[in-house]
Amino acid sequence: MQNNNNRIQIEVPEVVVQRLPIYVRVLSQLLESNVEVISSHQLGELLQMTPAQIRKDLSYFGRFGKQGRGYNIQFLLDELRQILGIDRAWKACIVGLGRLGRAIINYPGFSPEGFEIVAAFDNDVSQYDSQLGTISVQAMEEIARTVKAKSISIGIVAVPSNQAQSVIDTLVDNGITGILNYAPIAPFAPANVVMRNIDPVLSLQSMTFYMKENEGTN
Amino acid sequence: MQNNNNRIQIEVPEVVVQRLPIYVRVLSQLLESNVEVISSHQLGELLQMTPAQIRKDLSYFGRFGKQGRGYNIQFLLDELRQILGIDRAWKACIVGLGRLGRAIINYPGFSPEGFEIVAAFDNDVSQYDSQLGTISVQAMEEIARTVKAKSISIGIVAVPSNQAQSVIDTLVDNGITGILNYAPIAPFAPANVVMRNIDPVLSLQSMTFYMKENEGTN
DNA sequence: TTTCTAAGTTAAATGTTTGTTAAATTGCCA
DNA sequence: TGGCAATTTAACAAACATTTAACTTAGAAA
Repeated sequence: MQNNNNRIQIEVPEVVVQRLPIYVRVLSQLLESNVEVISSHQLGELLQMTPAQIRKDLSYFGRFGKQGRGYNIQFLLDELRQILGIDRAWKACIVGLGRLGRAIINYPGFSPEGFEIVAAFDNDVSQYDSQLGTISVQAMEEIARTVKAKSISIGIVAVPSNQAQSVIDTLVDNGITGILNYAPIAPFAPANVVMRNIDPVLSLQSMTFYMKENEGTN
Repeated sequence: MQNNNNRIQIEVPEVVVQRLPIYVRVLSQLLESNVEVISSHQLGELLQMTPAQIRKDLSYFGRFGKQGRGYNIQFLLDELRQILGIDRAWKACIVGLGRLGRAIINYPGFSPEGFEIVAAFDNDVSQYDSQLGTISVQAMEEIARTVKAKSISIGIVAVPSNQAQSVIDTLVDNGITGILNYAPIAPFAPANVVMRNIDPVLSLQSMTFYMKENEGTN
């Protein structure tokens, strides 16, 4: 029963997709250190995972290695970047310019990776300079127009919890298909929208589950 | 073959542990809205997951519901908080007081959940006020002493990537057993240390995988 | 060549989610 | 009040997904 002809691409598990960016990051570092080739075994060592998993993950997308030798890092990187869609720039807007929002705008890690924040929205425009860095701050009502005009596809949500869902709805209504949500809520979005939550409190709360046992080992 | 006597607690899957804080959050909100009882079905509706999963997750830890009725929210909340170890306060320190570090210190979401940042460290103490909010900024060399003196168990890492691993090592050497890492690296820590990474770029990079297909649906 | 290494692939083991059944609780109606 | 129907958990079982291990084959080096 032979890979049903043509058009059926075997579904890639979401966990696998989430590991690809980690591979990209480590491979980039290796490349900067002038390493040219790496084996699944060495990579597994670096990332604390089994070589089998790395090979399996990559095999969902093609054959990138050379048997007896390993993976050419530059080649694998190019392929992975293309697979992930990070071989080009993505435009994002941010909603909410409180402390958190401003910290996000100023975070220098996005643009080197091709994620550019090109618009910023807030309820209370007067509160801030109309200019924040190189980005102008606009009223929420401008979302529809600006998202279209600048063909923005990613929305970053940094408003208070009680406003977050309605902001998400607005973004979705205006054609945003990816949302990075920093509000501590369980957000809802239609299935064709990709949601990612950044929520340090949840991380801490699942952390302490494992810590409480070792307590008293003073 | 009967649950091997006494001391073997059935291992709880990590995914399950990571979902518990989400339950806690939603249940808290419901309680504030004066809802007293909820069924797995209703809760599943709210969280976009199957009732079966919720019941299974909870059943790892005990019997919290009443058949024919559902879960008493206050009771379930108390139990979950205890299970997660968030029924008490946890002390954390932060290392790195650049833009990101200062944003984290000022983030108002931690302390209501019982996570208190009680110390802050940076290489360049002179750069900042010796006082940052209510916390005094100390030199890195003080980590050992302060962590012990204040019995801090969680470390938050907000230093540049190239320093992150060595900071993590230092924290671990001084008895920190939980690390919330904001540096975009693949960090290493011994198995008895719980690591959580906050890395919005990784989130975005796995997001675009799903977005690149729908492009051109202008 | 021959030997060795390491990817790619298949299969087994493990882990996770979902569906099903039985038992418990509640509320309603006679 | 008593009994019946509806609801819902808990437990068990089955289906599904993911990870790991084992095997096969290609390529590199000697």
